[in-house]
Amino acid sequence: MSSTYKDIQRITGYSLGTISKYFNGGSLRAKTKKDIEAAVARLDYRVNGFARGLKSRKSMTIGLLIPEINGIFATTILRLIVQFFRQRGYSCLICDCDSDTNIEVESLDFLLDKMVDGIITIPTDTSGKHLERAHTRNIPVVLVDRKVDDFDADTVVIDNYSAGKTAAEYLRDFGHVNVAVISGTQDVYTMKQRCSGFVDAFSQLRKSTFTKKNNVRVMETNLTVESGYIAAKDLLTNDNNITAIFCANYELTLGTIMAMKELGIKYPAGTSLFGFDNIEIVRTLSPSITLMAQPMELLAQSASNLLLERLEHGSIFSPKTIMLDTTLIEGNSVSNLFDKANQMKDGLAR
Amino acid sequence: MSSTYKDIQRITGYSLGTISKYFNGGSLRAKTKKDIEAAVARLDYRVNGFARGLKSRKSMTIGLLIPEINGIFATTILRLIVQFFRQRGYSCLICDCDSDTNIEVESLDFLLDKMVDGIITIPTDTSGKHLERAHTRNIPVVLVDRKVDDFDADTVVIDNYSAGKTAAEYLRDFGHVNVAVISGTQDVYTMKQRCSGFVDAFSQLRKSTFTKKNNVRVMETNLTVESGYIAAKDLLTNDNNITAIFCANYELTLGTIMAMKELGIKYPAGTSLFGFDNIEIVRTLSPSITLMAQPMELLAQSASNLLLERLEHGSIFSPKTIMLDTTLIEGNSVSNLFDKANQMKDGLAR
DNA sequence: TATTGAAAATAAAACGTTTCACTTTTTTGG
DNA sequence: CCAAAAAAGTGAAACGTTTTATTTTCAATA
Repeated sequence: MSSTYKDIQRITGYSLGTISKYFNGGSLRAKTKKDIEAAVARLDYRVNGFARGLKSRKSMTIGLLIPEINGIFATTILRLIVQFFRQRGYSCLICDCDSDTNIEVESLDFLLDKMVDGIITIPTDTSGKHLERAHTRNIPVVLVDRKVDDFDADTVVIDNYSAGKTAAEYLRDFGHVNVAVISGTQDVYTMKQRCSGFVDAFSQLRKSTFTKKNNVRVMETNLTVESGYIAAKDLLTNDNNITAIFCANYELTLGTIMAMKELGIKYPAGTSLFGFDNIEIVRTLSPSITLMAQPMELLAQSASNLLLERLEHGSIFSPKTIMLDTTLIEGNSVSNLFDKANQMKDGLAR
Repeated sequence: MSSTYKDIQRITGYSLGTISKYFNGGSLRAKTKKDIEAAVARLDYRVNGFARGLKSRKSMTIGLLIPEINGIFATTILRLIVQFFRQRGYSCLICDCDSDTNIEVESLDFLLDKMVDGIITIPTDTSGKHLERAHTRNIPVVLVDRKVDDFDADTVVIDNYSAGKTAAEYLRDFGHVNVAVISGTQDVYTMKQRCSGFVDAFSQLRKSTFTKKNNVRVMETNLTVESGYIAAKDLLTNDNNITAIFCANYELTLGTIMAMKELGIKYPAGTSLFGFDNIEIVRTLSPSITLMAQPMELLAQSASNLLLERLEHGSIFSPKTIMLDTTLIEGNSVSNLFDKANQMKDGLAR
């Protein structure tokens, strides 16, 4: 059906070894190259990846395993990683597991069966035990965005706890006392960290004056725009004391913005808003949003480089964890309650 | 390194053929099965996909090739297709080409090299010539969402022209005369069709009274939330005659909604809004949005079934095109200009 | 208890590459 | 122009499965 080295051999007369060299960058006489090239073109020949993989045990392919293909964060990182590896001759296999740990295991096996040379994953399962299967097969794994409990590998995360803390301190310094967090569920590593940082910073300051759990109202929901929208609407409709909302990721931020706009609650005048993730649309809105920005490029690049090192040097060094800092980007979505003028304007707007 | 049939043979004593049968559903004695099963468990054995693929020329893998991994439409379809094939024992290889025709060709070759058994694609290149490479290798291709000019294959599209027309007629019937479309660029099949349908319906009715190009102001931009937002803001700020906006896909609809909310322009009172795609967040907003909904499940299912048929029966029938209807979902985002009361309310709101 | 036919198991030949030890050809420099 | 070294090319043996024709085993029947 499709042509093989033998067909090229028949046409050119060169041996299989020589032809193999041609496809693997060995040094050949110019004429030889040209002859083979011609045959390849004539036959519309393509190397059989199965045969090649069977012998070489290399696929020049990286496996990417993420929870949801619909999340902006994951797909943004994904694209950068794909680009990085494309430039270095690798292709990428993308799997999403629908945030389902069973499918996650399945997908990991799929990637291993495809003989990927390495794996970069945003893990769904918090234990991470399934990843052992990769190490058993000597396939390096790099974790991005989330740490796991029972598996040791190169990891790139941001300092989520500090990010939450910074947000809290910022709001506190502007006089906010009754605040709420709209967050994903606490079994997601990043959400737990961000919430803890935020709540801790608040409770440390004024333990006595607050009554609510941890002094901060924390709403947990799914990581979708809609969930954020619904949570924010609920919050803003039923809790009149809240002066500021901290949203723990992009989707929740966007949902909250939509809810506020719909309820006619202006930020910062009505309720202050502190967001997360510097994604295009949020960056474009006005008034601009104050938020914690993640270094997406750096995240992708760090993860890619870590994996590349493993691919090139194997396990000669023990697993590294890189923790990247977030950046506070100040917009105009948080009002200063200490500022008299601001307070009056606030009062009028209500 | 990793174990093979030979290892299983050493442990169990059965021949390679028998072991092969075990993994491919041949009939075996109960004891034999149990013996092999035990060995497999003990060795943590996994079938080598390369060796298997080399012989069987099947990978049980479907290739999915889409323009952007960030677009909701594509990823929604994608997930449904992945799910469909997972249930039938196939895995999926996902490639996005960043809406770049060069990368599209590259990615197609990648999929072919991975010996996918079939391909489902939302094509980027409008010619579609690159897809010939698949047919040369006898790999069936199914096109979704967009037709191409120079390649004949099973295709599933929605009736985009009618969708545009229906939207136009709806607005027209409500008395809207000065309308605008926010659309992607016309080189995208769906955008061209939707715009044409919309514009044609309008111009047919009242050729003489309109002065603008095609009687409808068409704004072309990128298919992102931000682009829609910017275009809508521009439109609403600079063109006071417009009474209604038709957005040609989800991202543009969302961007437009955000722009309107930001400018304090309420729909339907201020400007009417006609959207596209019944995605969660849009469905959740209030007032509810009037829009054309695509049958996402049916699209995915039709495409999957078409491919499955090809996989099972080869090219025994000539390429089919399935054209699916869209549904008008009526919300409260379009005002009836013929309705006196409505007009008054409209007037007050301004 | 033979006999028979179906069911189960086997052995060996692919599949299309890469690799490695080897031979042949070309280049280099005295 | 020759010897030696370097470069280019060769041939055969893997890699781990599936497949096919063949042999063995097993039960059921006469």
